[in-house]
Amino acid sequence: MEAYRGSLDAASHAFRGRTRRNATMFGPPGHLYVYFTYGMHFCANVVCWPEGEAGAVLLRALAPLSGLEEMAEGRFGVGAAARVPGSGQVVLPARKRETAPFRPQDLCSGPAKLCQAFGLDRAADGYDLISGHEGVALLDDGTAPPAPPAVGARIGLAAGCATRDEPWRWWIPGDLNVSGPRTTR
DNA sequence: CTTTGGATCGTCT
DNA sequence: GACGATCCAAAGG
Repeated sequence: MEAYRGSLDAASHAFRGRTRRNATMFGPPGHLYVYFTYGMHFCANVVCWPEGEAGAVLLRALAPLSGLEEMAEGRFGVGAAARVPGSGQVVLPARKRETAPFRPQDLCSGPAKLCQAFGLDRAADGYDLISGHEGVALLDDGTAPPAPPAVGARIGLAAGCATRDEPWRWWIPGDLNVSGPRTTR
């Protein structure tokens, strides 16, 4: 995950103030900020700072624990669930990545991948993750956080971005689902 | 293994 | 009108 620090952070969508796109980030914490990028991808954040301050955390990766068949469908299309081990007949797909062996770490190992796996798009922008009323909730399953977590610079920021090298990215050391470099550098 | 380019369009300048 | 909090596959070494 990566922290984006609103008006204090040149890399944040909220750096230059409120717009139609980033409005959710200026709202109350505990909501989902989903944005569209590169003409084809969605990425999801959890709003963290108080209303009006636009701090959020980008979800760069997740560990798929259940619902792997549904995630495979979201990622690779109808029929892909058959590739999940234990689900039955293997289909013969057109795309190369569908001919490769199924790997759970291909489902959520990236900010746009996890949105695809979870079916999150612009309709999910603003979801209340605390109430879960829209069908997506943020819960504590009791798993302890890594001690210590790995820390490093964020991914994909433009050269010349003032906050480019700030160590605001955290991940679980050694986890196969982590997207981007898995070593601190 | 690393590098490169294409896809594709909403958003903000 | 330029570019992006990306992903994938093909080409190159």
